[in-house]
Amino acid sequence: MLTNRQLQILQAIVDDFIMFAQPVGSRQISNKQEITFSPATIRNEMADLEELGFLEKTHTSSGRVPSEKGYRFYVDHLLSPQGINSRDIQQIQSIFNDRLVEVEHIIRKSANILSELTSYTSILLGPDVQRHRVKRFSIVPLSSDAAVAIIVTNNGHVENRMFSLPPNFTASDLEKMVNILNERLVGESLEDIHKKLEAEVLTVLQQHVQSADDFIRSLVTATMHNSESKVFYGGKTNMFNQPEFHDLNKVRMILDLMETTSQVQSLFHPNESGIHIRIGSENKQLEMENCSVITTTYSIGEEQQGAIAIIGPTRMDYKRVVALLDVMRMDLTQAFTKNRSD
Amino acid sequence: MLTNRQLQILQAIVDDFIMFAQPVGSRQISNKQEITFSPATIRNEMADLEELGFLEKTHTSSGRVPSEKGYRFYVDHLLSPQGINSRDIQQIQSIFNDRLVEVEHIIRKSANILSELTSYTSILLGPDVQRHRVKRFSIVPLSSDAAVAIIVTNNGHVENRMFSLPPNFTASDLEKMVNILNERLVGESLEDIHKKLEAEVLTVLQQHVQSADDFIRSLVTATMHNSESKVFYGGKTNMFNQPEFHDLNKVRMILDLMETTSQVQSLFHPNESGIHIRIGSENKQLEMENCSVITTTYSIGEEQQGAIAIIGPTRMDYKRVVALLDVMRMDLTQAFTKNRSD
DNA sequence: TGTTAGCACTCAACTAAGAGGAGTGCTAAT
DNA sequence: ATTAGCACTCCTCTTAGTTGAGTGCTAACA
Repeated sequence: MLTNRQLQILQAIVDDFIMFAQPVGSRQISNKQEITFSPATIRNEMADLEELGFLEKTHTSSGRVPSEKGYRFYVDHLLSPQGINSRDIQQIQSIFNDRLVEVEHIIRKSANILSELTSYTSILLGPDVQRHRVKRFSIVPLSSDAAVAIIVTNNGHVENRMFSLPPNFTASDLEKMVNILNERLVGESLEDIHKKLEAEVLTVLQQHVQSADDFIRSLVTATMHNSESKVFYGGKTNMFNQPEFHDLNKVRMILDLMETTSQVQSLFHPNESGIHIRIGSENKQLEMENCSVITTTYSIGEEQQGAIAIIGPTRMDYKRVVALLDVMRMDLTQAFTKNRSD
Repeated sequence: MLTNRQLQILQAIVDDFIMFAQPVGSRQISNKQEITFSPATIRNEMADLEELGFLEKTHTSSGRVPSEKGYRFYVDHLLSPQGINSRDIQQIQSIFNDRLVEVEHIIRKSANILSELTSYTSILLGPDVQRHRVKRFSIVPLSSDAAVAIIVTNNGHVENRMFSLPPNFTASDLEKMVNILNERLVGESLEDIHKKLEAEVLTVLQQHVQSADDFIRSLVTATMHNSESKVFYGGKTNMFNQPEFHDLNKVRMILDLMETTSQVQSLFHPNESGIHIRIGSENKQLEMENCSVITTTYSIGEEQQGAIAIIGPTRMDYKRVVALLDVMRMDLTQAFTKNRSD
């Protein structure tokens, strides 16, 4: 167990390093107001903290830098909850000022404001489209051999897909089809309709319409393809500001990672509420070994869920980001639940 | 006017610099097979070419580097058309292998392949949605006070927008409205329907439906808002490979520029056919002073147009990129005109 | 007269050596 | 238990010197 003094010193070191990105020396700590001991005492404690694995040196005679274990301890035990500036709150509120109706716009704007306020990179996941329920299904023929299938969901999301019509497909065939699909599928969630389409609906359709088989197949792939939730980015190039990312290769790897949907998805903890922090190599991705990721979720309506991630250096201002995410999560949840019926 | 020998030397220098990104010296040129003069002769010619503004030195005793004027001359007069590798052609063809129906997928894939083949950044503009014609108009109510308006265009593009319903709006009101809109707007291009909506349709609607005014207004903004063509990127981080972009700030500025839609739009030459090359400061953007942009357009169906841009360093492999763009343009145009009726 | 060999000169890039300074660990005094 | 003092480490910056690629110019050559 750490002594009180060790806690105090560890905290001071991490705070200082987060602020200045420079190895911190004993003198610098002892100069702080809240610290009353001499540099020598601090050096002794530092040596102990290093032995315990909370601190590291960059070379024999350098100041100390928090290790990953040090950050982890800091985050778990030394992170006094902090209120945020009223100016920041105001700026967050401004997202909801213009009475935007569409979920997408609000989320996009949130991503930008979050990256601005934190000066890190933000990633916001929109609602999981798979959980939306079908409100209306329709097909618009474009020519003799092509048509667009459109699914409108209860949240106002519109999913659409072109497909080719089998030859000799008549308008009345199409109409029948649409009717059957609407009868059977309205109210189902998108993730369920795959099964339903193949299981029930296919047989029914085959009774009424020729060559429905092909059609259903393309419909299934259509609804499956766009399955991932939409992703919004803010401040993609913000890490260029961080001194630890003055290395082109690191930045590149992270930017590339952010273009890969599967990688981005795996940054999040789906279905876990609260705020999660992953520090350095706690991230599964090698590219992120110098980054920390703070994630949380927010609700959209009754059933839907979105997620937020902030990506910064391990030397991230955890206190501030956590506070901001907390406000953001609540505001988004509130905005999306009030005034939103089914 | 330049002598034959000067042309030959200028070409050799530009080619060499494009290849190795190093100032090129007289010796290096004279070693080339096609060059028969001694280094001393070349030095004399180089001095002349420098005086004429086609070459520059990085310092008094360095080799020569092409100036912007040099590149311009090279591009205008020394760019012998070049066939491309059959392997490259094959890779481009692979875009069209899987019988993708949707324009969007083909373009997305094209962006990736182009950036891969060039190792620069590619930007592809999809069809200009404004020129699409309305195929069907429909409205799907979500709740008592919200609905989604959907416009399907002749190309299978689907534009949609949520809006709030005025109170006391009945289902039959909605139906009337949709009918009127379809009667009046089908066949019009999206850019025309703004005017039409406000001019003709509004008055007709007002006769049949109460509080149509608000509705039309949100409809107008809906169709206007999403007006820009979709943009697809390939190889956003490819410039990290180029030695001239080892400067973080340059890269950052360009990446930021690419996030700004208006800036991206202004990279293109709309409505001009052929291949256009802008070198360094010929670009309007300050951020692009070290870049060259090569653009061209392709047709989508009879009326639509898309555009392609490749962004690289001024020391770009113009020959190859021009050749690739030419193939790409033709292949895309072909893919989008055959099998596509109205 | 056009071309080329030779040579002095320039300057970036690298290496080596030394000074300065921030910081440590240890010891001894308080 | 704390801290002042001091020797020591090692990064960082500066300076000086060396190397080598490349130039411009002049004079010789075909």
